[in-house]
Amino acid sequence: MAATETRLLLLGTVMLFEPVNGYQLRRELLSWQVEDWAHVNPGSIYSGLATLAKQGNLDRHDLVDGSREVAVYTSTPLGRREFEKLWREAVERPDLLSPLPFHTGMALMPLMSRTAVREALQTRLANLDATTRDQLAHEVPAGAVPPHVLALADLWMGMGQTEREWLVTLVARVDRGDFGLRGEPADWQAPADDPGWQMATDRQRYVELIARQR
Amino acid sequence: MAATETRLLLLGTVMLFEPVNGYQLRRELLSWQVEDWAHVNPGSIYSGLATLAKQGNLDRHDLVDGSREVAVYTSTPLGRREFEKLWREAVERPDLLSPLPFHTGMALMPLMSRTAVREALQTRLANLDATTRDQLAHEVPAGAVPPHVLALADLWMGMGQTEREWLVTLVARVDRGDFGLRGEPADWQAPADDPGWQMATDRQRYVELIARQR
DNA sequence: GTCTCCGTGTTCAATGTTGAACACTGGCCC
DNA sequence: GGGCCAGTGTTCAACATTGAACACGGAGAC
Repeated sequence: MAATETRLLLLGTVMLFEPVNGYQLRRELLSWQVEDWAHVNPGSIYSGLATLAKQGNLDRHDLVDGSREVAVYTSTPLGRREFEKLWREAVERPDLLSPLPFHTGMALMPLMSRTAVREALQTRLANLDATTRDQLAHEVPAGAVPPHVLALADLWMGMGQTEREWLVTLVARVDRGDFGLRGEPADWQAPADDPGWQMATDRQRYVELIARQR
Repeated sequence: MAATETRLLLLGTVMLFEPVNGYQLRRELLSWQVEDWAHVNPGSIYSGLATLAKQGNLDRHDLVDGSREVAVYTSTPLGRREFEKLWREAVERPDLLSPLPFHTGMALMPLMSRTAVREALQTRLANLDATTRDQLAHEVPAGAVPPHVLALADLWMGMGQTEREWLVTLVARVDRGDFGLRGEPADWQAPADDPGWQMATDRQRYVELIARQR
């Protein structure tokens, strides 16, 4: 998980449950449906809390609870202001173009053969359907989940549907022979001001240097 | 960017342009429309390449190019197999539920007041529209971008549209008084087997301990 | 010639993330 | 009581990421 996301999540969760210790946060984060999307490791929680405390966003209390020492955290006024700022940023910035593995995969598609691309896209389609089906079957036994999180599930459904339709047309294009994939002539040339062109000459030189210097 | 994504991107880009040095990769990655979603810092490129070389996925050639020393990379058979594996994973695994900042924001919505939530969602809507408008205006002067990347842009458009519709209904729900936000009675209680309940008693004890031990 | 500036190519210390592993408690069974 | 196991609470070394900063060469201005 990215640094800012972790900060936001930890700060917010502490505010929801304070005073609270690291293990409780971990348990809670695992139990929310959050488990699926917020991949938070124990290590991140403890070091994140330590950082937030060092910055004055949280107060750390080392309590003696029975026979044990526990580190318990509460939020500070500074931390609550910081939370509002982070929250606003997270909500206001659209994350349409966030770097998803799939985008990277698409960009590198020409390195794979047509049959491999076709197969992988089909598998993605199947997995997508499986995920949305699980979502439906699994999460609807509601009462287990607060309403604002249920609303998120609707978004995921819609996104799944949209991607599904797009994927189907993409597979059709692949079948039809679109795109220059591996072992086929390229279907596209970069414009002359593209750095790809500058690269071509260096590349040739490097090939020769490697051959000579071996 | 996540570790696996960086590996995939570097490995693939090296395969596209090999033999190639770190700076060329950086230039290329910045130039692709990739600039928007693949936030790759110079540091990540060089250390990523070093790691891949150490693992035997790339070969590093220290060439003397004129008066300069350059580190130039080529892919190995092992690296090409690794690429195929990573590529398949990236494409086949749906990333519907990847942890986006917005999801975290939604989950923590009850910590914000109704007016703050309303404002932030409106801003998101405006930013979303701005992004898709830019996309349309900016990217369509095509010929600048290979077809398989243009296809990705279609996906983004669709996603943007889907999210837009969902956001509009969400704002309507917020206006209508749905959800228990800050300063309002909660609209939901966790079921009794939820760890949230276990937490309540610890919490009370912690409050007292803090008061006493200060 | 030398000054300045930009492009090229890379390093590095600070910071963050990962997840396995540790240490302790209490409950249960025999 | 002793052995075992599950739950609680945390640490830590290995690894990855960040981005500012360094080093160098060539091209143009004067």
